[in-house]
Amino acid sequence: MLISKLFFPVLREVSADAKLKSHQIMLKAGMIRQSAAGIYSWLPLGLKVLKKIEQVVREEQNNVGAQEMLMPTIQSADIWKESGRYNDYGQEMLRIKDRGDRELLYGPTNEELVTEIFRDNVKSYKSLPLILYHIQWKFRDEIRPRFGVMRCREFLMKDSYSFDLTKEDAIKSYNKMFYAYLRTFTRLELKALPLRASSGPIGGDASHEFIILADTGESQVYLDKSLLDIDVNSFDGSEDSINKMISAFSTPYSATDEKHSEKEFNEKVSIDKQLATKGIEVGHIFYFGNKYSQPMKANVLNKEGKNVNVEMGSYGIGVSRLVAAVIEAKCIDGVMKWPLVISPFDIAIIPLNNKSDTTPLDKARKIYETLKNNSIDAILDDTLESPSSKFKNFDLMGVPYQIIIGSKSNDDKLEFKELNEKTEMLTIEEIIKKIKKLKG
RNA sequence: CGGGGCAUAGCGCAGUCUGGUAGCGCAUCUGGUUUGGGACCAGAGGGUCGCAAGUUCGAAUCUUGCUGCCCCGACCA
Repeated sequence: MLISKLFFPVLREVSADAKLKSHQIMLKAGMIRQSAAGIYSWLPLGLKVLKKIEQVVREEQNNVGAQEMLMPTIQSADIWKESGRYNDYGQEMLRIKDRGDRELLYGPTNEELVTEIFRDNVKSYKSLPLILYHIQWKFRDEIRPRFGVMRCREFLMKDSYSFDLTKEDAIKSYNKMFYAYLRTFTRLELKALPLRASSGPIGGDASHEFIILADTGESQVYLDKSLLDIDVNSFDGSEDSINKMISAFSTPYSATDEKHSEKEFNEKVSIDKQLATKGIEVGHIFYFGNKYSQPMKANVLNKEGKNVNVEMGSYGIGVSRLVAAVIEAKCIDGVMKWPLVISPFDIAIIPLNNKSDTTPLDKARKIYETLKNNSIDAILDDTLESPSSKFKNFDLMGVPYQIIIGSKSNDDKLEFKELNEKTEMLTIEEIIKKIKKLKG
């Protein structure tokens, strides 16, 4: 992509209303624009990152055997009356009537709908276990949306639903999701912390929230630093390994503000291992048994030929929130550096040319073609802006690697820079090799 | 929902108290000089001052109503 062709409306100044670092960066870098309170349009750069995060989430869901589907944003009120949540959900649910005066709603979550689909189509224990998920826009009419896409009304969420015959099996499904979640966040280069949580309005009796650590997060968390050293990649997807992982994450002390006990913290964790920091909730998993299957009659026949309610769980990840969360975690001193897997581009080519000397740009175009032929997605700054202006824009865009074509680059070696690191002189072949390796 | 604030050019703001027909910075366009961390000079375009009614010779400015947005509190991916 050429920067002169990219719809990349940079803002130098943003309203004092944008308090959060991620909110400011997303506005400045032309990733999003607000269209109403808590409702945003995603511009090309923002959408590219959003889609890439979505893809990582998808791959990790598929990896544990969850199957993707897509349920609508608009749902009938009927099934919500069946589950009893039509009244419980209150003002947060956006209610709509169609021309026939039928009651509809913009889905804040999908337990009812997926349960309906399940009960109409699955009748035997032989079809279990089953995990279905979709990645869809949700709407929750928050009383006070704020902080950009961090807490908005319309948001993109990955939600999975598990169906099992027994509680024991349901916990296995729950554990698979636990594993998939930690892998997902690790691939996004985030330190995620699973915390035992109260399950709130979705209801049930086992639940964890996943908090990613960022200085500017909203929730206060207390933890044993040893949790940060656990290598997620040292576990595989086998039942045994997953159980080990869960116990590795469950044993050391960790708690959010509400559940924190200073006394217990001091007893269990030595002073040098104690860490009090901030976090952002990006995922939440629940096991809730037959909370929905019972009122909605989602039954299967078991081996004995008896009709039994299925055991269910639901598992959410705030995909659009993750975009902001990654920025909160990865943006340092106004310089954003995306993890390569979700960066809008793999590498930026920055020629420092001017009107009277376009040789750097000519050279950059050749490099751009070479990278393109090697399946590396580069962004080339083909404008005549001053160098400082170019660098500032790229600090916002956050592409992690740069090739700078200026006085330092020669015919052979190119000035290669990883953001927030020292530059090094590499040949184009070395750069291609390096990026390919990093991309995996 | 309770309490408070704001709405003026694409963006950020001043002007409102004390009424006289709108201004600054950035961005945009033209020309020229610049070019390793948000350059400079000269010129140009761009605004029904959120909407509606009222007061007045005259309203961005005063009054009333409405709408939108934001901030502080309880909820949430």
